[in-house]
Amino acid sequence: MTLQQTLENQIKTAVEKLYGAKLENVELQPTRKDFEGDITAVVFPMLRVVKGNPVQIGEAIGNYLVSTVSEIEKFNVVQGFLNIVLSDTYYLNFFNSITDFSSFGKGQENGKAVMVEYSSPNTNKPLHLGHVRNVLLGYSVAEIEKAAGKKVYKTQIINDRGIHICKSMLAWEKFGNGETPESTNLKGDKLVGNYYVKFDQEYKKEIEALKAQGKTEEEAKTQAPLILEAQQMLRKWEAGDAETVALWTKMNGWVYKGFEETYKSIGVDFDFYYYESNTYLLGKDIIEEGIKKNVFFTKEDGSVWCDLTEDGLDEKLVLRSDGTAVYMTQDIGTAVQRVKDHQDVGGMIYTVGNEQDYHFKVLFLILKKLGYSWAENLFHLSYGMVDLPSGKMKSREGTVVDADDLIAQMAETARTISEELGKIDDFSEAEKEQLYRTIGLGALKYYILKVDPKKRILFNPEESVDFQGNTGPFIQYTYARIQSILRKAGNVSTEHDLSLVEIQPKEKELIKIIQQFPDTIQLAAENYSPALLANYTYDLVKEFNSFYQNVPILATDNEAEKAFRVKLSGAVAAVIKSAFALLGIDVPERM
RNA sequence: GGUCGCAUAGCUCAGCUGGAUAGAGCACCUGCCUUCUAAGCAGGCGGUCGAAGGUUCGAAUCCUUCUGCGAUCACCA
Repeated sequence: MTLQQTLENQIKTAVEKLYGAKLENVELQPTRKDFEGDITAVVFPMLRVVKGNPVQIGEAIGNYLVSTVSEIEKFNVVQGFLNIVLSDTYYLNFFNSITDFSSFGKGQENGKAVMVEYSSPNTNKPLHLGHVRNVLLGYSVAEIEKAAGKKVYKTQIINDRGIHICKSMLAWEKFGNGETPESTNLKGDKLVGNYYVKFDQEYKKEIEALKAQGKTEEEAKTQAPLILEAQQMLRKWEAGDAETVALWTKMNGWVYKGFEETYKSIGVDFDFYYYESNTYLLGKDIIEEGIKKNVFFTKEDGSVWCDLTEDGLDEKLVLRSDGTAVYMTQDIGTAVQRVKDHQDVGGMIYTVGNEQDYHFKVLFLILKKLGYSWAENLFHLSYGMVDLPSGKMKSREGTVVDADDLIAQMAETARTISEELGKIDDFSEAEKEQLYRTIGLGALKYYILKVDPKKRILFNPEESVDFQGNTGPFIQYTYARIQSILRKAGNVSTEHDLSLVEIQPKEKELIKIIQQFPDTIQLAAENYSPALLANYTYDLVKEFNSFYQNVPILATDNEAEKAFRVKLSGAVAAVIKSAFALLGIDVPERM
């Protein structure tokens, strides 16, 4: 039983014994910094069942607790707040009971697996800052769910078919002169992306030309030769035309390779890949079954719909009148397929931008109507867009912040700062490069993950991401600083009886924060929120730095004290490392 | 127009199921490196929590209305 539970029970019995009243809930919270105490019980809610003066009630309960709960040293009552002071022994016992801080806080594996989908790019352009937010969020949530005790599969669905893919294929065919990633020394995704832009430029020229001939905007858009050719290409692709498929395979291969490089550079990975070219026909069978179950209905023109008006939504198309699949059909099929492929999956998390809130609301509703048990455990990890001061990022207009460029730029900033400080002059070039990448990525990832996923991010490329204050590098720095201490400490004897150490207020604070780590992981998992972990880590680090600057760790004559402080520092470092791993951020030994 | 989301210090953000005097960082101002890494620490300045009602002993937090910003409501994905 946790101390929290003990306190709740004891307070309930206290109220029953002293006042003969039954309490439903006990409201406990951490004591605010300005008051003496560790845990505070709020007396006000008790006034509903106990009539009287809150201060007197608090005093009475406090006295009862001191006599029954050995961990409580004393208490004070301010207004209606009963502030409970726990004994040093309680904290020391907790601290000494943890044998391995590197695995501390993680839950036992339980329940069915959950599949986390993220990234899901189009294969016609390189990854940009928007994808970076997606990938970081998805990866981190997957790691957090794992730490909270879930079996997790990481996956993505690659949008490798459709008219947009044909556009870059066509442009390459017409204007590419046989260029390859090798011949141009360009990453494959970059090369293909260039032709996607090229298509748009040429297409716009054709539209202008047609308009000059007196066509309307709408006519020009639909009659331009390039768009007609692209449509023709899509039909050929769907018909399985060998030449078209070969070109598609070749160019997609380039893109995949480029993506893999970027993922590797970001430090994320996947367990399973799904390709839209394999899944876009899925779902039709399910639609047939759904018609039989009266989940769907057919209109006169043969199109199939789901009536969601009773749920406050509209009718939703799930199959076109010509029998072809739409986005929704495919997503229904893919979901069902995933559970077929991996039978231990009992739920899914979709990391997709908030522009698709409606789509997922409908998708989940339809899957529930179809009666799948796992449909109860679907979650749309919806996040806000990343916009620039100039507005939305648009690939076709070249106003995107490229993922690779951004990462390189962050490492460059890390280099500049690092060289100024000159603390790692003895590093080899390779070690330096590695460190700059770690710090640069740390800054970027933390910057993105520390904010609530729902909020939209305004990214200003002119102002670089901070490296001071509430940032990744600040936390990495603290980790490196502790490692330095641990190296200097060498083998400080651990043979001291640490239960005899008198602990300082700042040490007590640190232990308190460490103690919250397991709960924080659970909370972050329940809320699908890496931000909670990021902010937790920041609190821990801030407290440690204050401790570090105000309490000597190695420079103390008391050997037991020294041993305790070294062990405490090591524990903080271990928790930082674990927490950052859940955010997908590495920590350096020196910086 | 319907629906969904967001609005907290000059800027970027915390604020858990309602609790004490709303917290950090950046920026600006003061101090602190011949002692464990100053990417740091200690402190100062800075707020009508978008507005108005309501519920409550108590509201940034819950409810209603309004304002502003964003998204969405395709036989596109």
